[in-house]
Amino acid sequence: MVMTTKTRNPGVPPDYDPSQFPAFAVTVDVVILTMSEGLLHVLLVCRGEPPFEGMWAIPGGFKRPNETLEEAAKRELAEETGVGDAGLLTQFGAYGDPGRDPRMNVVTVGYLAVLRDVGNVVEGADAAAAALLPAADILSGKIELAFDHLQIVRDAVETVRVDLELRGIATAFLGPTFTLAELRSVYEAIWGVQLDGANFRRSVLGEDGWVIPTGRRAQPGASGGKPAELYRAGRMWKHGGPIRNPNQ
Amino acid sequence: MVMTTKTRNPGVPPDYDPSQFPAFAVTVDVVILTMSEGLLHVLLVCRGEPPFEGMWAIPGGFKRPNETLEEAAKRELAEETGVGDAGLLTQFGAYGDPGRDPRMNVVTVGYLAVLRDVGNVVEGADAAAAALLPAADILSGKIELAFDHLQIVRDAVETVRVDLELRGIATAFLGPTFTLAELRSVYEAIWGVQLDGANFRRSVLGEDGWVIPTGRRAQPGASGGKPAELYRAGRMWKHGGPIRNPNQ
DNA sequence: AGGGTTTAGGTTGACATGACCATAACTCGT
DNA sequence: ACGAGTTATGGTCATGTCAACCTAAACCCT
Repeated sequence: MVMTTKTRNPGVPPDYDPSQFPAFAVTVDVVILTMSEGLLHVLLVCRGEPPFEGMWAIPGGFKRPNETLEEAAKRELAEETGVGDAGLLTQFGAYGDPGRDPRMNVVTVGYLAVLRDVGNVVEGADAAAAALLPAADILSGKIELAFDHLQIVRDAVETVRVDLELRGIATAFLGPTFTLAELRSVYEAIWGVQLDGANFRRSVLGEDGWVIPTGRRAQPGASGGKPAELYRAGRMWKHGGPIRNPNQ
Repeated sequence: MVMTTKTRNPGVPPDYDPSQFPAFAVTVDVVILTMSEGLLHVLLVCRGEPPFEGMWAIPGGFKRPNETLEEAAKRELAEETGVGDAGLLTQFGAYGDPGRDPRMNVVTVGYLAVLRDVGNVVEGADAAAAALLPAADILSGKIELAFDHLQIVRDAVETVRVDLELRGIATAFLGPTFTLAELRSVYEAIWGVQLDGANFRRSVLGEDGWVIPTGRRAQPGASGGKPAELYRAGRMWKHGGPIRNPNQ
Protein backbone atom coordinates (compact mmCIF):
# COMPACT_ATOMS: atom_id res chain seq x y z
CA MET A 1 0.00 0.00 0.00
CA VAL A 2 1.48 3.27 -1.09
CA MET A 3 0.74 6.40 0.91
CA THR A 4 1.17 9.50 -1.16
CA THR A 5 -0.61 12.74 -0.71
CA LYS A 6 2.33 14.23 -2.55
CA THR A 7 2.55 13.61 -6.24
CA ARG A 8 5.60 11.61 -7.16
CA ASN A 9 7.84 14.03 -8.98
CA PRO A 10 10.13 12.33 -11.53
CA GLY A 11 12.47 15.32 -11.57
CA VAL A 12 13.07 15.39 -7.85
CA PRO A 13 14.79 12.28 -6.54
CA PRO A 14 12.77 11.11 -3.56
CA ASP A 15 15.15 10.77 -0.68
CA TYR A 16 12.34 9.40 1.41
CA ASP A 17 10.34 6.30 0.52
CA PRO A 18 6.62 7.05 0.75
CA SER A 19 5.69 3.39 1.00
CA GLN A 20 7.32 3.26 4.43
CA PHE A 21 5.62 6.04 6.31
CA PRO A 22 6.38 6.54 10.01
CA ALA A 23 3.56 5.82 12.45
CA PHE A 24 2.45 8.51 14.87
CA ALA A 25 0.09 8.56 17.78
CA VAL A 26 -2.41 11.39 17.32
CA THR A 27 -3.93 12.94 20.42
CA VAL A 28 -6.33 15.78 21.04
CA ASP A 29 -5.66 18.16 23.93
CA VAL A 30 -8.42 20.48 25.09
CA VAL A 31 -7.67 23.76 26.82
CA ILE A 32 -10.81 24.46 28.81
CA LEU A 33 -11.20 28.14 29.67
CA THR A 34 -13.71 29.77 31.95
CA MET A 35 -14.21 32.95 33.92
CA SER A 36 -14.14 32.66 37.67
CA GLU A 37 -14.07 35.57 40.10
CA GLY A 38 -13.23 37.97 37.32
CA LEU A 39 -10.16 36.02 36.24
CA LEU A 40 -9.52 33.68 33.34
CA HIS A 41 -9.07 30.10 34.56
CA VAL A 42 -7.84 26.91 32.92
CA LEU A 43 -9.01 23.42 33.77
CA LEU A 44 -6.04 21.14 34.39
CA VAL A 45 -5.61 17.56 35.50
CA CYS A 46 -2.89 16.24 37.75
CA ARG A 47 -0.85 13.47 36.19
CA GLY A 48 -0.83 10.23 38.17
CA GLU A 49 1.90 8.44 36.23
CA PRO A 50 5.35 9.14 34.87
CA PRO A 51 6.54 10.96 32.98
CA PHE A 52 5.80 14.30 34.63
CA GLU A 53 4.06 12.49 37.48
CA GLY A 54 2.31 14.86 39.84
CA MET A 55 2.47 17.79 37.44
CA TRP A 56 -0.48 19.63 35.97
CA ALA A 57 -1.42 18.94 32.36
CA ILE A 58 -4.11 19.73 29.82
CA PRO A 59 -6.76 17.03 29.53
CA GLY A 60 -6.52 15.07 26.33
CA GLY A 61 -6.52 11.65 24.75
CA PHE A 62 -6.12 9.63 21.62
CA LYS A 63 -8.00 10.31 18.47
CA ARG A 64 -9.83 7.22 17.27
CA PRO A 65 -9.70 6.21 13.61
CA ASN A 66 -13.45 6.50 13.05
CA GLU A 67 -14.03 9.93 14.59
CA THR A 68 -13.13 13.42 13.44
CA LEU A 69 -10.73 15.60 15.35
CA GLU A 70 -13.59 17.75 16.58
CA GLU A 71 -15.55 14.71 17.72
CA ALA A 72 -12.50 13.57 19.64
CA ALA A 73 -12.25 16.97 21.29
CA LYS A 74 -15.96 16.91 22.19
CA ARG A 75 -15.54 13.44 23.65
CA GLU A 76 -12.56 14.46 25.73
CA LEU A 77 -14.41 17.52 26.97
CA ALA A 78 -17.38 15.41 27.99
CA GLU A 79 -15.23 12.80 29.68
CA GLU A 80 -13.34 15.41 31.63
CA THR A 81 -16.12 17.78 32.63
CA GLY A 82 -19.38 16.01 31.90
CA VAL A 83 -20.43 18.98 29.80
CA GLY A 84 -21.91 18.10 26.44
CA ASP A 85 -21.87 21.52 24.78
CA ALA A 86 -19.22 24.11 25.22
CA GLY A 87 -19.97 27.70 24.35
CA LEU A 88 -17.14 27.38 21.88
CA LEU A 89 -14.85 24.65 20.61
CA THR A 90 -12.12 25.77 18.25
CA GLN A 91 -9.02 24.15 16.93
CA PHE A 92 -6.03 26.44 17.32
CA GLY A 93 -2.87 24.47 16.60
CA ALA A 94 -0.99 21.23 16.08
CA TYR A 95 2.15 20.26 17.94
CA GLY A 96 4.59 17.62 16.75
CA ASP A 97 8.09 18.49 17.88
CA PRO A 98 10.23 15.39 18.16
CA GLY A 99 10.71 14.53 21.80
CA ARG A 100 7.70 16.49 23.03
CA ASP A 101 6.58 13.18 24.50
CA PRO A 102 9.62 11.27 25.77
CA ARG A 103 7.97 7.91 25.17
CA MET A 104 7.19 8.03 21.47
CA ASN A 105 6.26 10.08 18.44
CA VAL A 106 2.99 11.83 19.15
CA VAL A 107 1.34 14.68 17.30
CA THR A 108 -1.35 16.49 19.23
CA VAL A 109 -4.04 18.85 18.01
CA GLY A 110 -4.99 21.63 20.40
CA TYR A 111 -8.62 22.58 20.93
CA LEU A 112 -9.94 25.52 22.87
CA ALA A 113 -13.20 25.13 24.80
CA VAL A 114 -14.99 28.01 26.48
CA LEU A 115 -17.41 27.18 29.26
CA ARG A 116 -19.81 29.36 31.19
CA ASP A 117 -19.15 28.25 34.71
CA VAL A 118 -17.28 25.08 35.47
CA GLY A 119 -17.14 25.44 39.23
CA ASN A 120 -19.70 22.75 39.85
CA VAL A 121 -18.73 20.75 36.79
CA VAL A 122 -15.27 20.02 38.08
CA GLU A 123 -16.74 18.37 41.14
CA GLY A 124 -18.51 15.95 38.88
CA ALA A 125 -15.18 14.60 37.73
CA ASP A 126 -12.43 13.45 40.01
CA ALA A 127 -12.01 16.45 42.28
CA ALA A 128 -8.53 15.44 43.40
CA ALA A 129 -7.15 15.11 39.88
CA ALA A 130 -8.78 18.13 38.26
CA ALA A 131 -8.74 21.81 39.19
CA LEU A 132 -9.39 25.25 37.82
CA LEU A 133 -6.21 27.30 37.97
CA PRO A 134 -5.73 30.97 37.06
CA ALA A 135 -4.38 31.44 33.56
CA ALA A 136 -2.06 34.18 34.80
CA ASP A 137 -0.27 31.78 37.15
CA ILE A 138 0.33 29.37 34.30
CA LEU A 139 1.50 31.96 31.80
CA SER A 140 3.87 33.51 34.31
CA GLY A 141 5.46 30.13 34.97
CA LYS A 142 4.31 30.08 38.57
CA ILE A 143 2.53 26.80 37.87
CA GLU A 144 4.61 24.38 35.82
CA LEU A 145 2.97 22.17 33.23
CA ALA A 146 3.88 18.78 31.80
CA PHE A 147 5.19 18.21 28.26
CA ASP A 148 4.98 21.33 26.06
CA HIS A 149 1.62 22.19 27.56
CA LEU A 150 2.75 25.67 28.60
CA GLN A 151 3.21 26.59 24.96
CA ILE A 152 -0.17 25.08 24.15
CA VAL A 153 -1.90 27.11 26.85
CA ARG A 154 -0.08 30.22 25.65
CA ASP A 155 -1.38 29.70 22.13
CA ALA A 156 -4.88 28.99 23.40
CA VAL A 157 -5.04 32.19 25.42
CA GLU A 158 -3.66 34.18 22.52
CA THR A 159 -6.34 32.64 20.31
CA VAL A 160 -9.10 33.59 22.69
CA ARG A 161 -7.75 37.13 22.87
CA VAL A 162 -7.93 37.51 19.12
CA ASP A 163 -11.23 35.68 18.75
CA LEU A 164 -12.77 37.92 21.38
CA GLU A 165 -12.35 40.84 19.01
CA LEU A 166 -12.83 39.11 15.69
CA ARG A 167 -15.50 36.57 16.38
CA GLY A 168 -17.21 37.98 19.43
CA ILE A 169 -16.96 34.98 21.69
CA ALA A 170 -17.51 36.97 24.87
CA THR A 171 -21.00 35.58 25.51
CA ALA A 172 -19.61 32.04 25.49
CA PHE A 173 -18.16 32.78 28.92
CA LEU A 174 -21.52 33.83 30.33
CA GLY A 175 -24.84 32.25 31.14
CA PRO A 176 -28.03 32.63 29.13
CA THR A 177 -28.64 36.06 30.66
CA PHE A 178 -26.07 38.53 31.86
CA THR A 179 -25.56 42.14 32.76
CA LEU A 180 -23.43 44.54 30.78
CA ALA A 181 -20.96 44.67 33.65
CA GLU A 182 -20.50 40.92 33.47
CA LEU A 183 -19.97 41.15 29.73
CA ARG A 184 -17.50 43.94 30.23
CA SER A 185 -15.56 41.98 32.83
CA VAL A 186 -14.95 39.25 30.24
CA TYR A 187 -13.21 41.72 27.99
CA GLU A 188 -11.31 43.27 30.86
CA ALA A 189 -10.09 39.94 32.20
CA ILE A 190 -8.98 38.48 28.89
CA TRP A 191 -7.40 41.60 27.49
CA GLY A 192 -6.06 42.81 30.81
CA VAL A 193 -7.47 46.28 30.27
CA GLN A 194 -9.96 48.53 32.01
CA LEU A 195 -12.90 49.71 29.96
CA ASP A 196 -15.13 52.66 30.72
CA GLY A 197 -18.54 51.34 31.65
CA ALA A 198 -20.46 54.08 29.94
CA ASN A 199 -18.54 53.85 26.68
CA PHE A 200 -18.79 50.08 26.73
CA ARG A 201 -22.52 50.40 27.15
CA ARG A 202 -22.77 52.77 24.22
CA SER A 203 -20.74 50.52 21.94
CA VAL A 204 -22.73 47.39 22.75
CA LEU A 205 -26.17 49.00 22.70
CA GLY A 206 -25.31 51.35 19.85
CA GLU A 207 -26.08 48.85 17.17
CA ASP A 208 -28.96 46.42 17.27
CA GLY A 209 -28.36 42.72 17.48
CA TRP A 210 -25.61 42.47 20.04
CA VAL A 211 -27.65 42.15 23.18
CA ILE A 212 -31.38 41.89 23.71
CA PRO A 213 -32.91 43.33 26.90
CA THR A 214 -35.00 40.86 28.85
CA GLY A 215 -36.79 43.46 30.96
CA ARG A 216 -35.74 41.72 34.14
CA ARG A 217 -33.08 43.04 36.49
CA ALA A 218 -30.25 41.26 38.27
CA GLN A 219 -29.92 41.15 42.04
CA PRO A 220 -27.67 43.98 43.16
CA GLY A 221 -24.36 42.89 44.63
CA ALA A 222 -23.53 42.95 48.31
CA SER A 223 -21.91 46.33 47.90
CA GLY A 224 -25.10 47.91 46.62
CA GLY A 225 -25.63 49.88 43.49
CA LYS A 226 -28.47 50.23 41.05
CA PRO A 227 -29.61 46.80 39.88
CA ALA A 228 -28.43 46.12 36.34
CA GLU A 229 -30.69 45.04 33.53
CA LEU A 230 -30.37 41.49 32.26
CA TYR A 231 -29.63 40.90 28.60
CA ARG A 232 -29.30 37.86 26.41
CA ALA A 233 -26.98 37.39 23.44
CA GLY A 234 -28.18 38.61 20.05
CA ARG A 235 -27.50 37.30 16.62
CA MET A 236 -24.64 39.65 15.79
CA TRP A 237 -22.06 37.78 17.85
CA LYS A 238 -21.60 35.35 15.00
CA HIS A 239 -20.00 38.04 12.88
CA GLY A 240 -17.42 39.58 15.20
CA GLY A 241 -17.58 41.57 18.39
CA PRO A 242 -18.58 45.18 19.04
CA ILE A 243 -15.53 46.08 21.12
CA ARG A 244 -12.01 46.72 19.88
CA ASN A 245 -8.91 45.86 21.85
CA PRO A 246 -7.34 49.11 23.09
CA ASN A 247 -3.87 47.48 22.95
CA GLN A 248 -3.88 47.43 19.18
CA MET B 1 4.72 0.87 26.93
CA VAL B 2 1.72 2.90 28.00
CA MET B 3 0.82 6.00 26.02
CA THR B 4 -1.10 8.45 28.12
CA THR B 5 -1.14 12.13 27.69
CA LYS B 6 -4.43 11.95 29.53
CA THR B 7 -4.29 11.27 33.22
CA ARG B 8 -5.93 8.02 34.13
CA ASN B 9 -9.06 8.97 35.98
CA PRO B 10 -10.23 6.35 38.49
CA GLY B 11 -13.73 7.80 38.56
CA VAL B 12 -14.29 7.61 34.84
CA PRO B 13 -14.29 4.10 33.43
CA PRO B 14 -11.99 4.15 30.43
CA ASP B 15 -13.89 2.74 27.52
CA TYR B 16 -10.78 2.99 25.43
CA ASP B 17 -7.52 1.28 26.28
CA PRO B 18 -4.68 3.78 26.08
CA SER B 19 -2.04 1.08 25.80
CA GLN B 20 -3.34 0.22 22.35
CA PHE B 21 -3.23 3.53 20.50
CA PRO B 22 -4.16 3.66 16.82
CA ALA B 23 -1.38 4.46 14.39
CA PHE B 24 -1.78 7.40 12.03
CA ALA B 25 0.20 8.69 9.14
CA VAL B 26 0.95 12.39 9.66
CA THR B 27 1.47 14.55 6.61
CA VAL B 28 2.13 18.23 6.07
CA ASP B 29 0.33 20.01 3.24
CA VAL B 30 1.55 23.43 2.15
CA VAL B 31 -0.77 25.92 0.50
CA ILE B 32 1.57 28.15 -1.47
CA LEU B 33 0.05 31.53 -2.25
CA THR B 34 1.38 34.25 -4.50
CA MET B 35 0.20 37.29 -6.38
CA SER B 36 0.21 37.11 -10.14
CA GLU B 37 -1.34 39.64 -12.49
CA GLY B 38 -3.25 41.21 -9.66
CA LEU B 39 -4.88 37.96 -8.62
CA LEU B 40 -4.24 35.57 -5.78
CA HIS B 41 -2.84 32.29 -7.08
CA VAL B 42 -2.27 28.87 -5.52
CA LEU B 43 0.49 26.46 -6.46
CA LEU B 44 -0.95 23.01 -7.13
CA VAL B 45 0.46 19.72 -8.34
CA CYS B 46 -1.25 17.27 -10.63
CA ARG B 47 -1.60 13.81 -9.14
CA GLY B 48 -0.02 11.08 -11.20
CA GLU B 49 -1.46 8.10 -9.33
CA PRO B 50 -4.77 6.94 -7.95
CA PRO B 51 -6.70 7.91 -6.02
CA PHE B 52 -7.76 11.20 -7.59
CA GLU B 53 -5.38 10.55 -10.49
CA GLY B 54 -5.08 13.54 -12.78
CA MET B 55 -6.66 15.94 -10.29
CA TRP B 56 -5.01 18.96 -8.76
CA ALA B 57 -3.81 18.74 -5.19
CA ILE B 58 -1.86 20.71 -2.62
CA PRO B 59 1.79 19.69 -2.39
CA GLY B 60 2.61 17.83 0.78
CA GLY B 61 4.34 14.86 2.26
CA PHE B 62 5.03 12.82 5.35
CA LYS B 63 6.33 14.29 8.53
CA ARG B 64 9.47 12.51 9.67
CA PRO B 65 9.88 11.49 13.29
CA ASN B 66 12.98 13.60 13.89
CA GLU B 67 11.76 16.87 12.44
CA THR B 68 9.24 19.42 13.66
CA LEU B 69 6.05 20.16 11.78
CA GLU B 70 7.44 23.47 10.62
CA GLU B 71 10.65 21.85 9.42
CA ALA B 72 8.57 19.37 7.46
CA ALA B 73 6.64 22.23 5.89
CA LYS B 74 9.87 24.05 5.00
CA ARG B 75 11.25 20.87 3.47
CA GLU B 76 8.13 20.31 1.38
CA LEU B 77 8.19 23.90 0.23
CA ALA B 78 11.82 23.60 -0.83
CA GLU B 79 11.24 20.28 -2.60
CA GLU B 80 8.28 21.66 -4.50
CA THR B 81 9.49 25.12 -5.43
CA GLY B 82 13.19 25.20 -4.71
CA VAL B 83 12.63 28.25 -2.55
CA GLY B 84 14.37 28.16 0.80
CA ASP B 85 12.65 31.03 2.55
CA ALA B 86 9.05 31.98 2.13
CA GLY B 87 7.91 35.45 3.09
CA LEU B 88 5.66 33.69 5.53
CA LEU B 89 5.06 30.16 6.73
CA THR B 90 2.15 29.72 9.11
CA GLN B 91 0.29 26.72 10.38
CA PHE B 92 -3.45 27.22 10.05
CA GLY B 93 -5.21 23.92 10.70
CA ALA B 94 -5.19 20.16 11.14
CA TYR B 95 -7.44 17.79 9.25
CA GLY B 96 -8.23 14.26 10.37
CA ASP B 97 -11.71 13.28 9.22
CA PRO B 98 -12.00 9.53 8.85
CA GLY B 99 -11.99 8.62 5.20
CA ARG B 100 -10.39 11.85 4.02
CA ASP B 101 -7.76 9.59 2.48
CA PRO B 102 -9.44 6.43 1.17
CA ARG B 103 -6.31 4.33 1.70
CA MET B 104 -5.69 4.77 5.41
CA ASN B 105 -5.89 6.96 8.47
CA VAL B 106 -3.94 10.10 7.82
CA VAL B 107 -3.94 13.34 9.75
CA THR B 108 -2.54 16.31 7.89
CA VAL B 109 -1.37 19.67 9.18
CA GLY B 110 -1.96 22.60 6.85
CA TYR B 111 0.70 25.25 6.37
CA LEU B 112 0.36 28.50 4.50
CA ALA B 113 3.34 29.82 2.56
CA VAL B 114 3.43 33.25 0.94
CA LEU B 115 5.91 33.80 -1.87
CA ARG B 116 6.87 36.92 -3.76
CA ASP B 117 6.81 35.70 -7.31
CA VAL B 118 6.78 32.03 -8.13
CA GLY B 119 6.46 32.32 -11.87
CA ASN B 120 10.03 31.32 -12.52
CA VAL B 121 10.23 29.06 -9.49
CA VAL B 122 7.60 26.71 -10.82
CA GLU B 123 9.69 26.09 -13.89
CA GLY B 124 12.46 24.82 -11.68
CA ALA B 125 10.25 21.98 -10.55
CA ASP B 126 8.42 19.65 -12.87
CA ALA B 127 6.53 22.08 -15.08
CA ALA B 128 4.03 19.50 -16.25
CA ALA B 129 3.00 18.47 -12.75
CA ALA B 130 2.90 21.87 -11.06
CA ALA B 131 1.02 25.03 -11.91
CA LEU B 132 -0.14 28.32 -10.47
CA LEU B 133 -3.94 28.49 -10.56
CA PRO B 134 -6.18 31.43 -9.57
CA ALA B 135 -7.55 31.07 -6.06
CA ALA B 136 -10.94 32.31 -7.23
CA ASP B 137 -11.33 29.40 -9.64
CA ILE B 138 -10.60 26.95 -6.85
CA LEU B 139 -12.88 28.53 -4.28
CA SER B 140 -15.74 28.76 -6.76
CA GLY B 141 -15.43 25.06 -7.53
CA LYS B 142 -14.44 25.67 -11.11
CA ILE B 143 -11.26 23.70 -10.48
CA GLU B 144 -11.82 20.52 -8.51
CA LEU B 145 -9.25 19.38 -5.99
CA ALA B 146 -8.33 15.94 -4.65
CA PHE B 147 -9.14 14.73 -1.13
CA ASP B 148 -10.49 17.48 1.15
CA HIS B 149 -8.05 19.94 -0.33
CA LEU B 150 -10.77 22.40 -1.27
CA GLN B 151 -11.59 22.89 2.38
CA ILE B 152 -7.90 23.25 3.17
CA VAL B 153 -7.45 25.96 0.53
CA ARG B 154 -10.56 27.70 1.81
CA ASP B 155 -9.14 27.82 5.31
CA ALA B 156 -5.76 28.97 4.03
CA VAL B 157 -7.25 31.88 2.09
CA GLU B 158 -9.39 32.85 5.04
CA THR B 159 -6.28 32.79 7.22
CA VAL B 160 -4.38 35.06 4.87
CA ARG B 161 -7.32 37.45 4.79
CA VAL B 162 -7.29 37.78 8.56
CA ASP B 163 -3.51 37.82 8.86
CA LEU B 164 -3.33 40.57 6.28
CA GLU B 165 -5.12 42.86 8.71
CA LEU B 166 -3.76 41.54 11.98
CA ARG B 167 -0.18 40.76 11.19
CA GLY B 168 0.54 42.88 8.17
CA ILE B 169 1.49 40.16 5.77
CA ALA B 170 1.17 42.25 2.64
CA THR B 171 4.87 42.79 2.00
CA ALA B 172 5.46 39.02 1.94
CA PHE B 173 3.77 38.99 -1.46
CA LEU B 174 6.10 41.61 -2.88
CA GLY B 175 9.74 41.91 -3.79
CA PRO B 176 12.37 43.80 -1.79
CA THR B 177 11.15 47.09 -3.23
CA PHE B 178 7.65 47.98 -4.34
CA THR B 179 5.38 50.89 -5.14
CA LEU B 180 2.40 51.87 -3.05
CA ALA B 181 0.12 50.81 -5.90
CA GLU B 182 1.60 47.31 -5.83
CA LEU B 183 1.12 47.17 -2.09
CA ARG B 184 -2.44 48.38 -2.46
CA SER B 185 -3.18 45.76 -5.10
CA VAL B 186 -2.27 43.04 -2.59
CA TYR B 187 -4.97 44.25 -0.24
CA GLU B 188 -7.46 44.70 -3.05
CA ALA B 189 -6.88 41.23 -4.48
CA ILE B 190 -7.05 39.35 -1.21
CA TRP B 191 -9.97 41.23 0.30
CA GLY B 192 -11.78 41.68 -2.99
CA VAL B 193 -12.30 45.37 -2.36
CA GLN B 194 -11.29 48.59 -4.03
CA LEU B 195 -9.30 51.04 -1.95
CA ASP B 196 -8.88 54.73 -2.60
CA GLY B 197 -5.29 55.32 -3.63
CA ALA B 198 -4.99 58.63 -1.82
CA ASN B 199 -6.42 57.33 1.45
CA PHE B 200 -4.29 54.22 1.23
CA ARG B 201 -1.24 56.39 0.81
CA ARG B 202 -2.13 58.50 3.81
CA SER B 203 -2.67 55.45 6.03
CA VAL B 204 0.57 53.79 5.06
CA LEU B 205 2.75 56.89 5.12
CA GLY B 206 0.91 58.45 8.05
CA GLU B 207 2.93 56.62 10.66
CA ASP B 208 6.64 55.99 10.39
CA GLY B 209 7.91 52.46 10.15
CA TRP B 210 5.56 50.92 7.63
CA VAL B 211 7.43 51.72 4.45
CA ILE B 212 10.78 53.36 3.86
CA PRO B 213 11.30 55.42 0.69
CA THR B 214 14.30 54.37 -1.35
CA GLY B 215 14.52 57.58 -3.37
CA ARG B 216 14.42 55.62 -6.61
CA ARG B 217 11.42 55.50 -8.88
CA ALA B 218 9.80 52.62 -10.71
CA GLN B 219 9.51 52.45 -14.48
CA PRO B 220 6.12 53.81 -15.52
CA GLY B 221 3.75 51.26 -17.02
CA ALA B 222 2.95 51.02 -20.69
CA SER B 223 -0.13 53.14 -20.17
CA GLY B 224 1.89 56.04 -18.87
CA GLY B 225 1.39 57.88 -15.65
CA LYS B 226 3.68 59.52 -13.18
CA PRO B 227 6.41 57.10 -12.13
CA ALA B 228 5.81 55.81 -8.62
CA GLU B 229 8.36 55.96 -5.87
CA LEU B 230 9.90 52.68 -4.71
CA TYR B 231 9.64 51.75 -1.05
CA ARG B 232 10.91 48.90 1.05
CA ALA B 233 9.23 47.30 4.05
CA GLY B 234 9.79 48.91 7.42
CA ARG B 235 9.96 47.32 10.82
CA MET B 236 6.33 47.88 11.79
CA TRP B 237 4.96 45.01 9.73
CA LYS B 238 5.77 42.64 12.54
CA HIS B 239 3.02 44.10 14.68
CA GLY B 240 -0.01 44.22 12.44
CA GLY B 241 -0.86 46.12 9.31
CA PRO B 242 -1.87 49.75 8.79
CA ILE B 243 -5.00 49.03 6.75
CA ARG B 244 -8.35 47.78 8.02
CA ASN B 245 -10.64 45.54 6.04
CA PRO B 246 -13.65 47.58 4.85
CA ASN B 247 -15.84 44.45 5.02
CA GLN B 248 -15.58 44.34 8.80
C1' DA C 1 0.97 69.55 -28.55
C1' DG C 2 -2.84 67.35 -26.32
C1' DG C 3 -5.70 63.71 -24.28
C1' DG C 4 -5.44 59.78 -21.23
C1' DT C 5 -3.33 57.67 -17.16
C1' DT C 6 -1.14 57.20 -12.86
C1' DT C 7 1.00 59.09 -8.74
C1' DA C 8 1.04 62.65 -5.17
C1' DG C 9 -1.01 65.73 -1.99
C1' DG C 10 -4.83 68.34 0.18
C1' DT C 11 -9.72 69.39 2.00
C1' DT C 12 -13.98 68.30 3.98
C1' DG C 13 -17.58 66.10 6.60
C1' DA C 14 -19.43 62.03 8.84
C1' DC C 15 -18.56 58.98 12.34
C1' DA C 16 -16.28 56.45 16.16
C1' DT C 17 -14.04 56.78 20.32
C1' DG C 18 -12.16 58.21 24.90
C1' DA C 19 -12.54 61.18 28.87
C1' DC C 20 -15.50 63.08 31.82
C1' DC C 21 -19.78 64.46 34.41
C1' DA C 22 -24.58 63.97 36.39
C1' DT C 23 -28.29 61.28 37.98
C1' DA C 24 -30.86 57.14 39.52
C1' DA C 25 -31.29 53.15 42.38
C1' DC C 26 -29.61 50.20 45.48
C1' DT C 27 -26.50 48.52 49.59
C1' DC C 28 -24.77 49.12 54.08
C1' DG C 29 -23.73 51.07 58.73
C1' DT C 30 -25.25 54.19 62.26
C1' DA D 1 -34.64 57.07 59.03
C1' DC D 2 -30.60 58.94 57.11
C1' DG D 3 -26.24 59.60 54.93
C1' DA D 4 -22.18 57.53 52.69
C1' DG D 5 -20.63 54.43 49.38
C1' DT D 6 -21.45 51.77 45.06
C1' DT D 7 -23.15 50.56 40.72
C1' DA D 8 -25.94 51.36 36.60
C1' DT D 9 -27.47 54.56 33.32
C1' DG D 10 -27.51 58.55 30.44
C1' DG D 11 -25.41 62.54 28.50
C1' DT D 12 -21.82 66.02 26.76
C1' DC D 13 -17.55 67.32 24.61
C1' DA D 14 -13.16 67.12 22.32
C1' DT D 15 -10.40 64.45 19.55
C1' DG D 16 -9.04 61.47 16.01
C1' DT D 17 -9.96 58.47 12.20
C1' DC D 18 -11.53 57.53 7.82
C1' DA D 19 -13.99 57.64 3.37
C1' DA D 20 -15.15 60.63 -0.39
C1' DC D 21 -13.72 63.97 -3.24
C1' DC D 22 -10.72 67.37 -5.75
C1' DT D 23 -6.45 69.32 -7.76
C1' DA D 24 -1.77 69.19 -9.38
C1' DA D 25 2.35 66.73 -11.22
C1' DA D 26 4.68 63.56 -14.25
C1' DC D 27 4.56 60.31 -17.69
C1' DC D 28 2.69 57.53 -21.92
C1' DC D 29 0.75 57.48 -26.40
C1' DT D 30 -0.87 59.32 -31.01
